[in-house]
Amino acid sequence: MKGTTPAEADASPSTEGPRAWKEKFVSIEDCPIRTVINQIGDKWSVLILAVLGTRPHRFGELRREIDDISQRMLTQTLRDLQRDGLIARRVIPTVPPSVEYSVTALGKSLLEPMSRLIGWAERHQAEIKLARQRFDDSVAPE
Amino acid sequence: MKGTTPAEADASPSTEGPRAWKEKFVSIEDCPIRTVINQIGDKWSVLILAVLGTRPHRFGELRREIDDISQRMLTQTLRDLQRDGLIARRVIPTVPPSVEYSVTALGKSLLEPMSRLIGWAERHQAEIKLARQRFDDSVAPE
DNA sequence: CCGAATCCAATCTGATACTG
DNA sequence: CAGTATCAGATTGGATTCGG
Repeated sequence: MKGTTPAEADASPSTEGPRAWKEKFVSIEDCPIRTVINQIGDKWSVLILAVLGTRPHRFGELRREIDDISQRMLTQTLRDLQRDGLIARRVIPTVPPSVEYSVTALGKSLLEPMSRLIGWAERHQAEIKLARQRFDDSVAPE
Repeated sequence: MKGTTPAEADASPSTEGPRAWKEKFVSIEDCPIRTVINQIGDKWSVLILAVLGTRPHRFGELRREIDDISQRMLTQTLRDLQRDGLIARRVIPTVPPSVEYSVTALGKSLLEPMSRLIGWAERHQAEIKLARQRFDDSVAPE
């Protein structure tokens, strides 16, 4: 995926002029979409962003709250998100040093379209699950 | 037979707050978000959905239009999307058989939140790129 | 407490060749 | 034309261990 519409009137992909997309799509080069989807499409980014969206968290807090993430992936994902300017890292020089993460303005702005997608997922999860079952049954009914 | 989805009322509350999310997140088990993000987070799904969103395409058309996708990945991604009920596969029994793919009602409903995300990516791509450069420079200023 | 480094298994992707 | 099969390389994610 790749470029898209002018970005404001995006609500009608199928009725209006998705025509414009295609042209940008096919040229994979500097696809901005890929950049984003690849980042939030990994295993933990969306979850971390969502959690940080509620309030800032310290490293240990995040770890406890997600709890099935390995320390390695938490560190790495936080780093990547920070690199993209979506979250901010603030070192607090206490005795045992602590580090606080929070979403930046840019990160907050992402949270909104992201929540739409999440909302969609929630509303349609049952439908998807059903479709999967039907498909799997019809393929391997044996 | 398939969707029968309403598929129209997806323009959910803009920012009803990530508050409610967290609880559902932390229990990873049947997290609906993962299901969706994992699917569209792969390398080709969003692109294919977007292209099919403009109009139905035949297999070969898709292949030519995307052109840097391998036949293997095109087949596989289409299959996965079909499995989730997002696209429909219609075999046309012509002499050399042809197969047409199109987005279902469910797929169309996904296109909307998806395009929001894409729009966000476009609007902020420069900002992200800049953030990355700054980060990379500060890390390896050598 | 926070995070970097190493090792390793699992998954994903592409190239190529083959079938109906 | 559409799809499958197999193999090799790249990426990802987890466990463990060490350091500031």
